[in-house]
Amino acid sequence: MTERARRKAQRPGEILEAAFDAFAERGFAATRMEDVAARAGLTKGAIYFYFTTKERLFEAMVTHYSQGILADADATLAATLGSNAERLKAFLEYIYGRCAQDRHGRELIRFMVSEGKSFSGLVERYYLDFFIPAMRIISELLAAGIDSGEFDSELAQEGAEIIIAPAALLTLMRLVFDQRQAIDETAYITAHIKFLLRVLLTPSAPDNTRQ
Amino acid sequence: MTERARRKAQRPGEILEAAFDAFAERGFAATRMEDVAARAGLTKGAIYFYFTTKERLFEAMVTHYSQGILADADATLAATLGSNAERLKAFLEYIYGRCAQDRHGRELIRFMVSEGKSFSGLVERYYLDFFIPAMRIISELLAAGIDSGEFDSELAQEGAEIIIAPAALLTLMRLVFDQRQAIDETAYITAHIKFLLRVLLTPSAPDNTRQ
Amino acid sequence: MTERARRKAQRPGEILEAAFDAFAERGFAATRMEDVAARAGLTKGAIYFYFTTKERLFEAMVTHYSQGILADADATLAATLGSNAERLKAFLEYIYGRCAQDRHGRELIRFMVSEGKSFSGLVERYYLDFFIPAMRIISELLAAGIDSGEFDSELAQEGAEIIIAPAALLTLMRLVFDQRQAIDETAYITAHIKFLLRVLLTPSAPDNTRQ
Amino acid sequence: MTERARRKAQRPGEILEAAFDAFAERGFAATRMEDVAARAGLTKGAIYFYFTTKERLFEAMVTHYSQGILADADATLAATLGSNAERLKAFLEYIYGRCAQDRHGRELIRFMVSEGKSFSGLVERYYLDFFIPAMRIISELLAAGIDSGEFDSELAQEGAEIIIAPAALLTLMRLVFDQRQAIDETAYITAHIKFLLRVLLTPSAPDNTRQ
DNA sequence: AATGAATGAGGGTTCATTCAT
DNA sequence: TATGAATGAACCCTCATTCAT
Repeated sequence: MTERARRKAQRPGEILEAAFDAFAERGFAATRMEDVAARAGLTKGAIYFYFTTKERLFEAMVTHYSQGILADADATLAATLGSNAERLKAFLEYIYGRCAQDRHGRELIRFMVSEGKSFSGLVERYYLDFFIPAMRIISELLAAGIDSGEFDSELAQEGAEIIIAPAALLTLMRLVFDQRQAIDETAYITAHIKFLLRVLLTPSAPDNTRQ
Repeated sequence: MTERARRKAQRPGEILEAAFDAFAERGFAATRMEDVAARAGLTKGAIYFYFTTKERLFEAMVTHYSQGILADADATLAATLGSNAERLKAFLEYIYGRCAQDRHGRELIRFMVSEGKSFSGLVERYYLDFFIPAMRIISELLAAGIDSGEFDSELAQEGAEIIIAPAALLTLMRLVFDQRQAIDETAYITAHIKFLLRVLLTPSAPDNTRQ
Repeated sequence: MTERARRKAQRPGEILEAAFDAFAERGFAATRMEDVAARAGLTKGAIYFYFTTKERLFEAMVTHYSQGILADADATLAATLGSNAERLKAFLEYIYGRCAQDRHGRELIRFMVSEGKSFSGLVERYYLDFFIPAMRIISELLAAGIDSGEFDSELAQEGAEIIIAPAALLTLMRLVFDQRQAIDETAYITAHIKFLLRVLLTPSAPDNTRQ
Repeated sequence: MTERARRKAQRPGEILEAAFDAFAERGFAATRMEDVAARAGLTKGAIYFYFTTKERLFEAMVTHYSQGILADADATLAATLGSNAERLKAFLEYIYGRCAQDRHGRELIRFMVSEGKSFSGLVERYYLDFFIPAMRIISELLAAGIDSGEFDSELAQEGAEIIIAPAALLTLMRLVFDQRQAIDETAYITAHIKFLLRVLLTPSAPDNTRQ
């Protein structure tokens, strides 16, 4: 494969990357195709060779960076054997990593907030392919923990949403307050998980998670 | 005061209202001054009599709808005497009302997410005048509860952020999934508070909140 | 009425005039809105205050310059009393004036030829409101002449199209060969009418037209 | 000659054909090189191997389809021996066939009308190589008919233009009204020629044409 | 105070043309 | 020969902003 051919095959990905950066920085409407092109080392017109409109470029970019979110979640769980508490902890850490800490995942959420009204198809997909399954996974982990007597049945039956909520707050804080360093991220995550497990685990059960 | 004078005095407010609706619907960049003007029953040019640029109009609008958030919080607390649990509950309900349920408060958060990078002054103010004080209030309520023996000292010392996080999740869900009705809002809020208090309240202490 | 108001009222007409000149010179596709604007003494954007798209501007222009073609034809006939030969002559002269000699009428035909495929509504109207009625008028004049014994019945029953055809040829020649001065226009028209009447008029009938 | 070589030799012709179709459909300015290429089964860039610019392609296409118009006219006349009336009739039928009925000839006239201003060289050639000679041929036929006593001298000395005009009208109608089927073409042509000969032929002379 | 005509600076998109392969 | 990626110059249209009235 020649240098040129190699370059060509990478172009769409490079443009998507450039688009991500540009759109994340200024939002859909305020981003110019020329911004995207310049970041990709191309001229305006060249983008249209790969994407027919600005809207499609945006959609393709969001789709691209949404790939594998759920598959990775499943993989995370599959790789984590152990108590339900350990599995829950691993999953929450995955969510933190994917939604709050990973720049791509985080900005994807910004796109949902800012551009969701204009791109309802993307929101729909985010909802069905990611949000709902993630909630279901947590619910199942809680149910399994209750069944096994690991979790306090009364407390663990609360909604999965309440349980991952701190990840949402952290995401929102990073999206909005960003450089203001409002919080010690690692400490926050640790505290969340510690707090959660202390609450969920039945008093009698030995706490066998490595915190 | 003549009808005309009354009208005149109300104009800025009407424009701000129109601006809120318009910007909330399409975002800053995609909203045209004409959209705002039409909603306010005016023509484009007239807006410029009250606001010098689109940016200032946006800032004035955000400022307008940010008024009194903290004052209302203090008033809420001042109006709620009773146990720390009750005061915490009242404050959380205030936060839910103001951030998730109230359209203005909720869209303000959308503005922070979407336009924060271009209007860092607004973010700064939101942070200093609202976020930090709100966190401090919660911390103080927790500390007071620990001091009085009402709250379990080990659990209650966790961050205020973790405690209000479910409000952030609900806000985010309403901002993004909106009409998809992903959740029973009232039940969610009740569950959150019930869960929280069950965890915080020391087992021996009588639960004296009306849930 | 102030100077400004007077100007404003004339604007649409001025723009239509400018559009006519510009489109006639370069065709629809090759004409830039800026060309039209410059000719009208405006800037690009101002045109859009009056016409929403280039297509609509074109249509409005064609419509504008099509106004009254048929009304004028009727008026011409109404104003011409006398023998059917005289009325036919007057009508033919009107057609020459309107289609071949008048710049507007002639260019309208160029537009039909060049842009007709993209603006079939305009062609439809040209056909129904102008071509068909004009043919009918000629047919009626011929029939009346035959009835009155003025025209030779065998020759005069030929199609109206054949009779006005020389006007079409002259139009085409002016549209295409233009400055090449291929023909003495006045002589041509005179020759056409003289030839036609000599053929139509029954030998016995006195030729009572003033040629 | 290999298949490949045969293909190669045909390429320019195929492109010209594609160009004719494309330009006829949308006009010069609105036709994209890619349209032409697609019709020729090639890609954009390949056209440039044969034609340096869009303008040259257009010119080459017009030139190509103008080939032989006059030669064919001469051939038609050479093949038609007989009275001047018969020769005139044959020539008129040739003109009808070539200008009104043949799609190529007709669209060539559309090109003259639409694009003539930008391609004055083509118009010049059309004028000198086709229009003028055709008019001369008719004039000569008329003169010959007068000389031989076949045509009425007074009527036949009118311009050749008036005599072929109906062909121009029919062309124009087909170019503009196209599918609207405004006219029975064959009947129209027959009527024209019949009318013309009835007028031209001296009353005493026997009408020896087959109509 | 308010209007609405006008400006002018873009920004999305198209397309003739080039050129390495 | 032919391809197709890329360029760059336009061009249509939008819109924040101005200003005479």
